[in-house]
Amino acid sequence: MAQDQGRPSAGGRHRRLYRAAWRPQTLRRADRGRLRGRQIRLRRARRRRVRRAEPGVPSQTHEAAYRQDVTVQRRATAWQRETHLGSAPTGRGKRQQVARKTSTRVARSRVSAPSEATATDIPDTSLSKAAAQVAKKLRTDIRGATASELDALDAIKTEGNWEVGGRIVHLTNLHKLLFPEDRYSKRDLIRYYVQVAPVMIPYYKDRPLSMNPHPDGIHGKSYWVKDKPDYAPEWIPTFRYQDQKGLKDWILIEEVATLAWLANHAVIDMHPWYSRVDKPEYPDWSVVDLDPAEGATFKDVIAVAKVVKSALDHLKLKALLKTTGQSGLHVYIPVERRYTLEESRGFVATLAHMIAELMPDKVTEVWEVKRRTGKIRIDYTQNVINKTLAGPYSVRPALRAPVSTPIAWRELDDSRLRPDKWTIKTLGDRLLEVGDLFHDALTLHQRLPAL
DNA sequence: GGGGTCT
DNA sequence: AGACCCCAACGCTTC
DNA sequence: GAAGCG
Ligand SMILES: [Mn+2]
Ligand SMILES: [Mn+2]
Repeated sequence: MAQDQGRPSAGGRHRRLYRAAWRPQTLRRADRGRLRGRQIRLRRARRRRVRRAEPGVPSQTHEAAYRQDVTVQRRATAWQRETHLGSAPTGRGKRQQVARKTSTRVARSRVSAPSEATATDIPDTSLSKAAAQVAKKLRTDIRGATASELDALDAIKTEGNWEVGGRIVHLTNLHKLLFPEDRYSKRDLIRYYVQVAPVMIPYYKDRPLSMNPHPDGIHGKSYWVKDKPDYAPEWIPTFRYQDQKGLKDWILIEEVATLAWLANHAVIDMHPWYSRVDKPEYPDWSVVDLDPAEGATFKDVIAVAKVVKSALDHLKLKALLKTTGQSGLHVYIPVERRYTLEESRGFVATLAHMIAELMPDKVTEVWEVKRRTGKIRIDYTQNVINKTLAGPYSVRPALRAPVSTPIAWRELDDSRLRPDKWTIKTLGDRLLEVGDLFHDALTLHQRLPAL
């Protein structure tokens, strides 16, 4: 809700690194004229490359390093060259490391081996049972909280150490109502995440996480965190990456205990990157973010989503659909990791533009929120490094504690569909009914056709 | 959640 | 000791 | 360069 953005930023340091322009090449002449007018111009950025510390060996910290992208013709200013070499503009110690510093491996100790999730360990809730079913079908060994662990969670008064998945997580303020109208506490949020973990984690594994804590609940101020805080447990693995400001260690969700720590930290929604740590500039998801403006109805969103679907059908692209828990819908196109984020964004931009021309009464390409009234924006600008959407099975900071829930395309015809149809209370039954409808997001590797 | 400062 | 304040992002788009 | 946006 209220976001702590708009903080004064350090003046001239944010100058563009971007020069070379990319344009869709095969547009009709009329479209080209319009595109010029709309300034849909996509820039090829200078990119930072990353390598794993030791290929094939899971490491605590992955190392990102700048590398000159010699394929891009550009004139660099002195300032840009300086920035490229990583002169860190900030004062904190970690930020001053040179980008090419070698990575460190930290032993990840467990207090005990996580127990095998045997049938008797699985809590007798629809969510835990459904998650276990799905995980079994997927043959993943990611497990959720056991029955005894959930009992122990309920036994903690308001603060205490909780052993889950072989880790100790210090939980605090468990009674704090993050969703006051629904009377859902932080304990309820934790209980959801540690149960859905086996279904959810495959979509977050190896994807750097942006966090948006809501310490005062859904009506309070939230703030963004990308760098793993110093007070976070050492056993939470991270991915080290250099952005324009400096080196940061992004949290990676690999196990149930990390979800417990995040939820305790009032991180309500989880925002994973569209790319994975071993190839961070090459996303495996292109996302189409349908954002209704004030005055647009969910029916309108559905109508636009159907057109997106038929466009993708014509292009022979399979895509996955999910509710956002707020008012729009998210479409994920699983792609082969051969396109840069610029190319991914360019594809979605062109798609958005074509659909906007097809249904100008429903779709707007306007940037300013105030001028979008009554229409849907197909937000292609999401396809950027470091920019994220709430991922599948993420809770959203809204009334009822809605969950971003995968749905089948044909469910768009169900008049009972609502953007907040599934919540932390009902997702278990939903999963028991339909299973995990987002599977293909991890297994398909499609090529994007030229538009 | 943590650090600093003021009362 | 407690009250209070501040901080914890970033990259593209548009004017 | 600065404000808008997510
Ligand atoms: Mn959206
Ligand atoms: Mn959006």
